[in-house]
Amino acid sequence: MGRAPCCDKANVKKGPWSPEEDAKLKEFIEKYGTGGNWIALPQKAGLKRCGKSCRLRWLNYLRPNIRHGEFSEEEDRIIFSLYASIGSRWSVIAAQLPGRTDNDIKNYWNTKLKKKLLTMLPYFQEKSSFFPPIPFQPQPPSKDHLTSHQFLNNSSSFYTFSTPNFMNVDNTSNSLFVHEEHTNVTDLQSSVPPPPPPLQLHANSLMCNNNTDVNDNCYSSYSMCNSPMQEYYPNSSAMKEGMFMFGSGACSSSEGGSCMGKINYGDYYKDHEEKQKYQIKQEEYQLALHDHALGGQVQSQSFMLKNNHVTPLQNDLEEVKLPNFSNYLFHDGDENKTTHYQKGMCSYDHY
DNA sequence: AAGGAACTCAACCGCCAGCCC
DNA sequence: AGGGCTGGCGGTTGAGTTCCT
Repeated sequence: MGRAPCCDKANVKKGPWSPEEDAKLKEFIEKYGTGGNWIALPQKAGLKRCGKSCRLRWLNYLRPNIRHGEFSEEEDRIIFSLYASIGSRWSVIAAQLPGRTDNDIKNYWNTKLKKKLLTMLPYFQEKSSFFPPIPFQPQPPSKDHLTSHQFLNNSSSFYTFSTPNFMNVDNTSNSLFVHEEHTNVTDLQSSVPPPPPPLQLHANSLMCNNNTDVNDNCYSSYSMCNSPMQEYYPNSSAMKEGMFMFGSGACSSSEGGSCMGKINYGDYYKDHEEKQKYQIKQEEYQLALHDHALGGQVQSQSFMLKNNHVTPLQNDLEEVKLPNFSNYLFHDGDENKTTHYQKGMCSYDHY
């Protein structure tokens, strides 16, 4: 026995709405509201339509303040970012774009943005041959002190909804994911042993846009493969997936913002003998990355790659800012111009 | 100019969660 | 507790439009 149909299929009209039907529906809802019952509405409004069809027509087309037409660059960026963060939850994405409907965004993604994303892939695939992994693995601190769970529990900024992976949708301080209530490094130092070692970054996954808008924003991201971090965060999907990404950083290169980032462990190691070594290594690493990755300017929006695929990761994650990543140096490739402190993020499995 | 391919987007379908009885 | 109903959602379809040869 199948489910009961929501309406009498034989007696309802299907297909495009006529202007008369639109007018009837609009007038009725403006006069009486939906009455909290879409199924009963068409009969009351004198429409031979399924209630669901009425609801869809109203929400996607007739209700006030709907915006159709071209999406702006900013909207593109938000959609990209949110898609990377939460996948195809169009209603959630639509909630961040006033006047846009989930259906519009879904269509826009499927017809335009997805292609835009795919056209970017060859660029990075091509670049990957120029960006061999740069080994940088100082001796990790003893992991006896630290389990991933303990460590993560010391982190204060948990995000409320699950995300398949994460990405900053940053627009400077208005970033959706940037919370200021962050555990400060000093507090953590008293309770958390030294952080894991710096990452072995794969420069081929370094991505940055050349967005030089008013806010001079850039996105950056890193992929992390075979990282010693896996030993420290065995439950992290980011680790399992070989992916680790950071939020945005600001770029100030007037030439278009080639940029890159690095993790700053300096504060973390200030009471450790390792500190100086780390700082030196960081500088070496920074320069090495710069040489490899920033010979040319990367001209694209940022997005996520996973094994050269752009589909979102399929798992339930929460987001957390790992305190040792709460600051990292962000560099735009121009040694004399810019060094920014930004926040980083990591995702992990939450059990 | 014509016909086919590709694209767009409104609308439909079916699943699912939450509410109510 | 559980079954039915409804709204909400994401995936898919297909008619209309535009592009290409």
